Amino acid sequence: MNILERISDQKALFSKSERKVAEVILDNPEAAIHSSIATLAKRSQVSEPTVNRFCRRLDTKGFPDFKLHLAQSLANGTPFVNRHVDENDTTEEYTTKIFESTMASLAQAKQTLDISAVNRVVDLLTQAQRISFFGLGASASVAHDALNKFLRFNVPVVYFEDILMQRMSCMNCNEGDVVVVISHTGRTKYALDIAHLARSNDATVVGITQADSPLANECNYVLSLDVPEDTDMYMPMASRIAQLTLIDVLATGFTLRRGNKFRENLQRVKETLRDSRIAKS
Amino acid sequence: MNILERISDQKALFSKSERKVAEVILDNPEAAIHSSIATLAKRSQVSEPTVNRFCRRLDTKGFPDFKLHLAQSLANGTPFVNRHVDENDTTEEYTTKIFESTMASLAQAKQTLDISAVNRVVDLLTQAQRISFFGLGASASVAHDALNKFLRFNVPVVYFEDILMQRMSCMNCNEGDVVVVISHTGRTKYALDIAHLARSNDATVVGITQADSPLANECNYVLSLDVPEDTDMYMPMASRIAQLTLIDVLATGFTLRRGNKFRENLQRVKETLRDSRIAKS
DNA sequence: ATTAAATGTAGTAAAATTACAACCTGAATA
DNA sequence: TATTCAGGTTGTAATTTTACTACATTTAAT
Repeated sequence: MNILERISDQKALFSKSERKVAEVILDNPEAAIHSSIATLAKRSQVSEPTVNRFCRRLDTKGFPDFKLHLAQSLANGTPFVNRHVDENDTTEEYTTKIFESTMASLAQAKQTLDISAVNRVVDLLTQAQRISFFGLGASASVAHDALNKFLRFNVPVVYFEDILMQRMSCMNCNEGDVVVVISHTGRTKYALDIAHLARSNDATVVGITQADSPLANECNYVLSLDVPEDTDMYMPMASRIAQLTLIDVLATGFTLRRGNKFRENLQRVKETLRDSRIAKS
Repeated sequence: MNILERISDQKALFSKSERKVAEVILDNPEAAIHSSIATLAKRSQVSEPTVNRFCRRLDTKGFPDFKLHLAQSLANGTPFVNRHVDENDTTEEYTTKIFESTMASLAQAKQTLDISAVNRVVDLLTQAQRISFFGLGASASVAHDALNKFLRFNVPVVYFEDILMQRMSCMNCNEGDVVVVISHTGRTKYALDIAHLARSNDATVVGITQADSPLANECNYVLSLDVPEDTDMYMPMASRIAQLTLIDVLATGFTLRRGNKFRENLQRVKETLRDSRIAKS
């Protein structure tokens, strides 16, 4: 976690002198990383050991280590904080906030992603006779995207927007079918129905959803993405980006598992598209 | 610029001993930032002043300053080894690479995004009589997602997958119509057709595409996203995520521009969805 | 063989850390 | 109310670690 945030969070827990140090650092963190412990102590009007103790309280090894952490917090694009969009934000501000909180979500999603589950699902997909992607609402476009990716592979892929078509498709499942159900909350009734239906028809069901949700319990395999709360808007944003990135990971795993020859195939698919493009001058 | 990249770029310019230092650092940068100059010298089999000179050659003030720069390079979201997935990567490795290069792309996209263009487009959208989103192939799911977002607003929104339907829709455009055409390359013939058709029917055309591409030249407004080359796979990945994030930005801008009352409306849309969900226990 | 660049040695200066002493602060007791 | 004692907090001074500088030596290039 970002050390600057930690400093301002824990400010209440610091002692009086330590708080002085915190103020000075928060006031101008950029200057702090270029100061020695002596100058920082002087600026904070405390002794050097106090600064040192301040660093230790933040679980760093000492002053130099603290500076490293601080430098990382200040690194380009790293204020990576999930900040909420405010009503009075300028265009610049809300753009920055959205991009940064999206990045923060990806970072968190990656950390909490269960790699061995990914591995198992990739295994499953490579062995599937047919792969279906279903999602509703905001997750529909994720499923749509997955279709676009997996269509390039030599596997039958299914995707429907229409809930009735989805149901019909699930009725026709067999062993060897893999059905991927996407739902951020894991509480959408229709999505649950689909998952249940697919399972009763011997398909293997993979859920891209929240851990421990009703949908998760209905699936054979679950890939869960822990993402910080979505930004203040009333629609899913970051969570969906994380899902899409997960789709990228699955597609990549798929091609890697299939080996070299298979990738030549992909190259050909890409070349097919060339005819529909205007050549570069 | 990222100091790690600089090191590997300038490796040729270094002297023999300095190159040894470079190797050791590149081999394990994480370890380097936690080493003293002495241990790093020993590991590189050179003397301490050599390490110091190495740091100076990279325009840093000395070893501690160099470590700060290095730490920033390693900070969250500023990946170094990003980009290319390797054939022999483990699941853990390619997952990390994909997530990290996606984040890097977002960071870059954000930096190169023209905020005032965003601002103008948001203006445009808020005043539109009707908004259409069109994209083909990988960009179709982006358009699909945009539909999902803008449907929540009280504006007529149009989205078709079918190219003929897209054309027909464009034929029916009037002044006050805004058509958003999404294409990563900006060279897809169909997408150009659509843009042209829409313009000839008095619609205002916004392109989410590469700057200076044929599509960009066809549009009234262009939102371009500079994204580093896509990962080694033969399909668009990071570029599409950047586009989606841009859609988020536009949607957010839209709601902010519409003010408070409008957001209560969004709240109601969200509540409508509640009935289709299973309550939390 | 000469010169310039590269590298290392040893000493110096600076920075950070430690151990310890002085100082508050507040609770318990006279 | 004053006193004292424990707890934590802060500062001083000494110590250790770290980085840097000046200069000597080596290496390479002409």
